[in-house]
Amino acid sequence: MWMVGYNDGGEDHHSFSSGRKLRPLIPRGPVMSSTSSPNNTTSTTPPSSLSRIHHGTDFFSQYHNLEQSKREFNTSPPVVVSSRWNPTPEQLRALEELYRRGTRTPSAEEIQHITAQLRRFGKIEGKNVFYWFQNHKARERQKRRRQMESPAPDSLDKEDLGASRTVFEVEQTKNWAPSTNCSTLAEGGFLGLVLNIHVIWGICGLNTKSSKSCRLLQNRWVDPIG
Amino acid sequence: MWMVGYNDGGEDHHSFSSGRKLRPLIPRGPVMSSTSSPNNTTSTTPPSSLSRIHHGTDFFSQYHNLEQSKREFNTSPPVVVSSRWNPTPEQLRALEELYRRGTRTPSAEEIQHITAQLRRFGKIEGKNVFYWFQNHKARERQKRRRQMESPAPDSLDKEDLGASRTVFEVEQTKNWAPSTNCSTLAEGGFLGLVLNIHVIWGICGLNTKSSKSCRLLQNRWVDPIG
DNA sequence: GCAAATTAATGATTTATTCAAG
DNA sequence: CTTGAATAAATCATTAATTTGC
Repeated sequence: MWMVGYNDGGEDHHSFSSGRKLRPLIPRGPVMSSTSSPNNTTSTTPPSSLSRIHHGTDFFSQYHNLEQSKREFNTSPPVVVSSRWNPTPEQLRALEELYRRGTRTPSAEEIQHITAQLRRFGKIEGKNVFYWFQNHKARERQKRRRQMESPAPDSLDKEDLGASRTVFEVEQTKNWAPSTNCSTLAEGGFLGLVLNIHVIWGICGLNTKSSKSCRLLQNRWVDPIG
Repeated sequence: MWMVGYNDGGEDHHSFSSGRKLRPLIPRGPVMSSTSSPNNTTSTTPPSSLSRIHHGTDFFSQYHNLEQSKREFNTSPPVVVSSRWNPTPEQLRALEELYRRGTRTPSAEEIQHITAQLRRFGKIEGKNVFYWFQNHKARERQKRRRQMESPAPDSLDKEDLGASRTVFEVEQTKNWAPSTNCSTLAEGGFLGLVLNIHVIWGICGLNTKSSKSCRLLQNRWVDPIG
């Protein structure tokens, strides 16, 4: 899957028992939502917000934490060597950070350099770096584009999104059914719009994006019609 | 009306001396907890919420049960109006259900619609819905991320090696300019190496564009010297 | 039991990025 | 290269939960 970067989709908080990889403990979980129900008995960590991203310190060293060597040479006999590169978390974070800082199409030298550096964290070749940037760039763009055209159902698993999407629409439409006289006419005439949207939503949910009467400005919500 | 812009007067609470950026804000006197101290809390919206009671068969109606009206008008004279929205249980459940069903970044229309519907359960504004989804999405993601915390992403399949670019060019190097006398020395000799490389990289990245020892052919990476 | 003190959640704002159009 | 739109990340600030001392 590879889900690089941000991808809010596919949350799906059903308990999946997740019996796959075991991770001993969370290396660092400073803030927010330790678990849903605190009910703590012993005084835990203070909520002081931390989690700062150190911009500007040494670049690679920060990705050098505990858990590199255990990828392909810790399993005893059946050393399952993957045929293709699989970035270690450190490598991945480093690459993402480079990307974030502006690297898009590194030159041959840059690639060599990056590769050399990231080798500290595991096997890696120049082509891996090269392809990573190529792919990452393309996928970021792709993601953006998809977001632009269909803002509504932007998650729901990346699996056969076509089918899921359809189902989603139907569900939505159904559930958002008119509800008839939804009272609260405070906004005058707004009700009609609401009802329309009920219908339209399901249909146009894919390509409607316009918003005239209300909009987001500067990351702020601006209510329609003052 | 939610106080756009900044206040003019200085007046910052000097609780922590640390040189953080000051944020002009409302005076914000002594932090009082909940009720009992009507000090002043920028009482914005009037307490005129008249929750409507309506039964329907649509999505929202199911969250309609007993306990709306008791939020802001049971205390007699000092109607302590909360300064921020606090979702009623019905509103919250509805929002969560929408989220669960896939709504992540509702469009302006969707927000308007949701808001209109949820108003049945109590005071609510478009921005509340907007912020709720923004926060919820972010925090779910955060939670996820904390859980995983470097799960070794697997596979990098489906390269889109299709559209090929023959020549592999340099286009950005600026980010690697030496500059930064990476002050934050902390680690031992290892850091030295990294710092050196930083410098070297910056220099090379800027000055050398030619690539003799490594090159790209047909959109493929070819490592230098066998 | 209760109310101050403390801690956890979470609503609301601000800041940074990203892509791409001009 | 600059700028606008969109939104994610980070942060601030307030409210709810809870702990705690009486």
